[in-house]
This record gives sequence, C-alpha cells and structure tokens, in this order.
Amino acid sequence: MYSILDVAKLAKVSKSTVSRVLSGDSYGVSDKTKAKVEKAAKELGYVKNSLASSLRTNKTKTILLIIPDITNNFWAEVARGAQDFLEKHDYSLIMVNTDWKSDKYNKYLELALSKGVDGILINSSTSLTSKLNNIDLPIVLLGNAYLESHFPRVGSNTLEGFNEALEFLYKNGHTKIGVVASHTDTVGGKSHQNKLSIYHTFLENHSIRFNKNYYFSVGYSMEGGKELATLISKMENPPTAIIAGNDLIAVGLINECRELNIKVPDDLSIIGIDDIPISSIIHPSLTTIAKPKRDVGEKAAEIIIKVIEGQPVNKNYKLPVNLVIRDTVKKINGDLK
Amino acid sequence: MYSILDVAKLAKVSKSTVSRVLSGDSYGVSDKTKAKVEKAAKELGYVKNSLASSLRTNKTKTILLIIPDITNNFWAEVARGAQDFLEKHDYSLIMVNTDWKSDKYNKYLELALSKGVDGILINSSTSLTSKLNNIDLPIVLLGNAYLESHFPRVGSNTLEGFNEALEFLYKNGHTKIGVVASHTDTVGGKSHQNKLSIYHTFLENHSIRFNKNYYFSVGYSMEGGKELATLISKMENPPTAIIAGNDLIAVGLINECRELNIKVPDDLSIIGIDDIPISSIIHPSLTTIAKPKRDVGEKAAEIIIKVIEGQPVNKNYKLPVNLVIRDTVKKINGDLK
DNA sequence: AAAAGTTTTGGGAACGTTCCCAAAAATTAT
DNA sequence: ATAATTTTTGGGAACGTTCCCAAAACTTTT
Repeated sequence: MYSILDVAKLAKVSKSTVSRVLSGDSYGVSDKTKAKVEKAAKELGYVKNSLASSLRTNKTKTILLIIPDITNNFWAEVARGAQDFLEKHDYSLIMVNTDWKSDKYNKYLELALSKGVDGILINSSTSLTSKLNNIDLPIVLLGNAYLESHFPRVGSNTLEGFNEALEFLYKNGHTKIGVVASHTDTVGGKSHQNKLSIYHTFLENHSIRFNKNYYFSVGYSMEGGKELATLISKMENPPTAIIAGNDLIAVGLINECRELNIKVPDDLSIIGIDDIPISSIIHPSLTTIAKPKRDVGEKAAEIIIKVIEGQPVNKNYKLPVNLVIRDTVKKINGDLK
Repeated sequence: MYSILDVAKLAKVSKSTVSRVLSGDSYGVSDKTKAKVEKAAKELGYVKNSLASSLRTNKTKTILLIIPDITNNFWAEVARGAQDFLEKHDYSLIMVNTDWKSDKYNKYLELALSKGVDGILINSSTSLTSKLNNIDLPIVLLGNAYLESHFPRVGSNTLEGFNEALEFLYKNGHTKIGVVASHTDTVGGKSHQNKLSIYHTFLENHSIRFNKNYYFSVGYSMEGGKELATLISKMENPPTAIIAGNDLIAVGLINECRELNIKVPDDLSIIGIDDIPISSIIHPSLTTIAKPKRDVGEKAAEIIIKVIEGQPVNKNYKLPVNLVIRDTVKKINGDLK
C-alpha cells in the first residue's frame, strides 16, 4: 500500500501538494502540478488511508445503523434505503441488531463513539431517549414514535392511510367495519387514541352508529389474526370488513378464515397495514396500507447528512403511505343501517 | 472526548502505562497501577479512539460484507448470522449491496482497502474471482458456487438435501417425480449436472424408469412456478410429485395449481428448496429443503476471523440442510410400475 | 550491603493524513 | 527594473494510539 509520500516522491512535489489534490478541491494548485499528481497516484494505484484521514479531520464518513433485526423485512428495506442514499454521498454504513434488547443500546452507542461515526440512525424506542441525550452526535430516529424528543424523526403517515382505508371500505359499501388497535398500540402513548379518534370521526362523518364490538384488541402477530378470526366467527352481527393492525394479523386472519369457512373477501373484507412480502403472494392477495419503508431509510439518510453538514432540518418527517388495492376487499351492497 | 493522556494525568502515570492497561493484556503492569488506571478511565468515561488505534496497529476490527441485496431474506439471514458472530468477537460489520452488478464490486473492493477492513465476506459470483485475486486481504466466499478458487467458501449441502427429498417422496409412495433444473442452474457449471446425476442414481437405486418429461426447465421465480403448473396440467401422464428448483417456484406453482384446479398435495405433492418466510405461511404450507442461511453467515464469520488470526481453515464448508416437512407432500399408494 | 537480576514504568517515534504558516515563484503594478 | 501583490508550494505539527527501548524501581543472590 502506497502512501501520500510515495505519490509525492514520484510526482516530485511535496506531500502537502499531493494532499491538496487528492483530498478534493485542490484549491491553489496549478493545473500542471495537479495533473502530475493525479498521474503519479494512478500509476501507483494509490488508495487513501481513510483511518489517517479520519483521525486528522475527525470525520469518518460512516453512519451507524441501529435496528431491531435485519431479518425483518421492514428493517431490511429501511436499511437498504439508507445504504443506497448514503453510498451516493460516499458514506458507509455499519449495521447492528438489537432484538429490541435495551442493554444492547449502550454497547452500540459506545461503539459509535469509539469508531467515531459521524451519525446514528436508530429505531425509536421508548426506553431510549435518555441514553441518546448523553450522546453528542447527530442522531435521526427511524419509524413512528409516540414520544417526544428533540431528535429529527422519519416515519410514515399511517393514520392518514388508516383514514384512507376506512373511506375506501365505505366507498365499497361497507359500514360494519371492524378495527384493530391492540394493547401494544397504547404503549407508546397516543397512536391508539388517534386511530380510534379517526375511526370515530369517520363514523360521525358518515352517520354510522358506533358499535363497540367492532373494536378488537389482539396481539400484533399471526396468532393475533387467528384469534381475531375466531372472535369474528362467533359474533352474531359480525363486521363485513376489518382493518387489521398490521399485515401479520391480516395474514393470520386470512389463513384462519379458511379453516373457519369464512370466505374472504365475500364474507369478510380485510385491509392490512405495512405491505410485507407475503401480502402480495398469499391467496387472496392482501389489500393493504403500504408503508414507504425504503423511503423512510432514504429520507433518514438524507436528513442525517444534512444535520452533519449543519444544514437546518425539520423535526418530523411523515412520509405518505399508499393504499395497495389487491383482492381482499369486496364491493357490497351495504345495508346502510 | 478524553484521550489516553487525560487518563494518564488523572491516574498520575504515563500514557504508555495507560495504553498497556486499556489495550488488553496489561502485561507487566502492577495490580496497583492497573487499578488506578482503570479507576481514572472510568471516572472520565474514557472511550478509546479506534481510529488512532487502527492506524497504529493496522487492524480495524471491521469486516466488509458484500451481498446482492439485504432486502432478500436469504441475504438478510446470512448477514444476521455473520453480524451476531462478529459482534461476539468485537468486530463490526459494514454492509453494502451490489444488486449483482459487477461494476459495483470494484467500488466496494476499493472501499475495503481505503477503510482498512480486516476482511471481506462476499457472495461468490462467477465474474468476480479475477478481481478478488488482486486484493491482499482475507476473503471468505458466501454460498455455494461452482467455480474453483483458492478462497475458503461456506455454503450448504443442497445436493444432499435434494437426495433426501427424493427419498422422502419415495417413502411416501411417489415414483413419478418431477425435478426442476433450469438453465440458470448450468451457468455456474456443475450443479445442474450433479442434480441430474443424483436424480438418475436415485431412479436406478429404486429401479424406476427415467421419463424425460419429468425433467423441467423453468425460470427460478414465481413466474417459473406458474409456467410449471401450466406445463404439468397439460401432461397426459403427469408426475405425482415435484421438487421445485427453489421455494419461489414452489410457491408460484402452489398458487397457480389453485387456478388450474390441481389439488395440492392430493393431485400433486411439492417440495421446495430454501425455506423462505412465505413457505410456512402459504396454504398449504410448503415442505421444503431448508438452507442453513444464518449458519452460513455465522460460519463464514468464524472462518474469516480464523484467517485473520492466521489459523488454518478448510477450503470448503458445506453446511447440512434440513428437510422441513409441512403440508405439500401426500402419502400415496404409488403404482410401482 | 553491593551486585545481579527482574519487574515495572516513562519518553519518544511512528502510523498517514490534513492543516497552518511561511517561503518561493509567478504575476501585476509602479 | 523594482516593488507590491497574488498564486503556488513545502515543511512541520497535530490527531490518539501502540510499540520499542531505556531508565527506574524493586527483588533476589552473593
């Protein structure tokens, strides 16, 4: 591996000049010597030692991505989006997984300090904010969260999508619409309430009477979907449509409906939230509120670079979701009350 | 951020002593001073500057992971396995995606040099070996490959699984067994042949006559599976079981069978290869040869650390696959003709 | 109690950059 | 032609470690 001094010797200039040319703007270097240096560098196949550079400049052009689990497609998409953007701006990405275990955060935060990363992209978790405050580094939070913090955050506008889904069902004749908002929804604080308040506003707008049985609380998993199917199968006045808490619930619901002989979408229309890969493949394929996962990653990367460069950024970015219409919603002749 | 000198001053020792204590073995440091140093470091909240350390030692404790796409669950699992292992040994992982584009490799290989990573984990691609030879860094290849190279490789023993699947079908009464080995299979060289030779050996062992119509060649995608279903539906003497080239084909096949009114597994038993997340969720859930994706990542990480440390390693690691029995294979009374 | 040996400690150099400042060279003004 | 100005170049210091070597502080031996 050649150093800047080798290049300097070959080009017959000083290391300072080589540095000026090779580290970017080459301000104050004549075109002639610039060409000489570039030729010499190329001839030797010089590649810069980022470590030395970083040590001097205090910039590593590296971002630490802290996510729960890269194996979860949601986070993989976010990571991919972030990496694509960062790469374009010559940043690298170090990835770690927490499995939601809070003790891991300390470790990774120290890693960030030790490696001297220029910024941290991290999923927003309730237990975290206090720790983050002690870190003197640019930080951008990933995903929606319901707690306040002074860090910029990039998430998606799920509530808008939720409303869109309600309206879509209404347009298709549904008035008996069930919604899922589980206990886990309340953990963060406000999401649950907001979802319900949107639901109530929707009902009022369309003069539909609230039926408390149409509000379901199940776990955010396929198991929860299965439970949901059982619940619905036992109702004497079941909803004709349901907006699941996420796609996992929806998929579990679809599968269990087959067992319970509930026809989807003939007996029950279903809308999910997320748009995970399975949703387009399962039969019938799932109509769902697609979260802009990759965009979230990209935007977060964009924001953190801005923060690093000292540019002003907003505190909250809510990226638009997108209702993907597939096969789990049926147009019916709604018996309008 | 405090440096080693701040710690030294507080502990009233020299920086050398601090370095000795804080960089590991603290050989030749008395217990008393060691305690002093550790106390001082803790008091200041000292965290080591890895950049400076790496510059001096020429070790970064960082591995570069080059994969096609983290969004593909297979690679996400591999990445996760690698990261988990590396983390335990205090290595970090930088991740990049190539999308199979060969021009990206040059870029990433230079990145590796510039950042001074200690090793590279990279998916084995045909076009790549020549480039890799120019790199003076520990390299471990990920996944099966059909070309020779002097780098250690970690893959899975798919052929053994293929054979196991054949025997499993036979045990369940199947003798009319279709297999998929597409054109893409031949690209690398030998896999295709081996798959077929195993198939032939199997047939001979059980005195089953070879039917060339039971050998299918379709694309390795859901589209390919759809095509396969159409092909089979038109046969006058169709197979009773089929081993798809991978799970994607199998899933496409399952879905299209529904359309074509072929009952799975009653009319057609199906076995996939890979065990992707969808396979356990689709209905009927797919019996498949599960690849040890995470193990591959872990093993590769283990191997590269060994290489870095100068320990001897084998050239080829083939991790065992595992036949996951789910719902797409039916026991029949085979007409043992 | 001095010599020899061993353990523990400290100071300087080095890793490869970038940055600062001054010197040299080239250009323009007088 | 010389002075003043601007452009271009070079040398040294610094970033925070680790490593080498020598000095200092202890132990043991005679």
